[in-house]
Amino acid sequence: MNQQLVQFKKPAGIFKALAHPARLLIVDELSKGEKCVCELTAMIGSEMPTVSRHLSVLKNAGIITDDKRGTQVFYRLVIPCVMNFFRCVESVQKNRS
Amino acid sequence: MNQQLVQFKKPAGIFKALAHPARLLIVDELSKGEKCVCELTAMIGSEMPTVSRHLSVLKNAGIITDDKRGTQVFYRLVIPCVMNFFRCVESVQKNRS
DNA sequence: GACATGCTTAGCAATATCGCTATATTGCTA
DNA sequence: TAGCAATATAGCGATATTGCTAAGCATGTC
Repeated sequence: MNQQLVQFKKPAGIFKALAHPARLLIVDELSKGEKCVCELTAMIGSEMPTVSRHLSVLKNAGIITDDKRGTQVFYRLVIPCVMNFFRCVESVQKNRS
Repeated sequence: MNQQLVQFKKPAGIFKALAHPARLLIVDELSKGEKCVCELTAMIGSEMPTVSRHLSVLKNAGIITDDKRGTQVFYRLVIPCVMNFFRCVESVQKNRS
C-alpha cells in the first residue's frame, strides 16, 4: 500500500465502524445521552451478544466509550461531529428518491 | 429488521461506500476537482479494474457522478459535506495516539 | 458460597468484499 | 472496418463481516 493510501487507512476504519444500520441507530441514540446495553438491545431487536459486538466495533474505532456501573455497562458518544455528517448524508439521500 | 433500523439502512450504505482507504483517497482528490479514471489509477497504484469498481461503489452510493468525454470518464464529488466530516474524523484520530 | 443478572467472548455457517486476470464495451482514428 | 486506447464487467480465490448459540466472567443478592 502506497504512502497516499496509508494516510486514509485509519479514517476508513471509522467509516467502516459506522457502516451498519444497527451501529448508526446506536450512535443516533447515544447522541441523546448515554444508554446501557440492555436498552440498546431492546431498541435494535437483535440478541444481546450481537449488540455487544456492534458496541465493541464502535468502541475500537474510538467513536464511543463505556462506563461500567454495577452489573450494567453504559455507553456514550465520544465524537460529537458524527451526527452532523449523518444529517448531511440524510439530506443527500432525500434528493436521490 | 425493525422500523427503527430500516431508517438507517441507506445512510449506512453511504458510510460503507466510504469505508475503504482507496475510496477515501478518491473522494479527497475529487474534492480538489474532477479527475479521470487513469489519473486516479496512477495515484492509487492498483489495477484499473479495481479502481473502476471503487468508483462504481461511490457512484452507486450517490457520492460521486461521472461524465464521459471521448474515451475518458471524468468523476466528480456530489456530496460537498463529505470532506467536512472527514476532517472531523481526522482530528479524532489524532487524539487517539 | 450459591445463584441470578448483565455483558462479553468464542466458534460456527452464511454472506459480502477485495483485488486480481481475462474478457467485454465504447469511442476515436486511420 | 480494423485496430487501439480508456473504461467496465465477469468470475475467481482469499479474506472479512454478520448474527446466531453456547460458554465465560464479573457483580450483586440471598
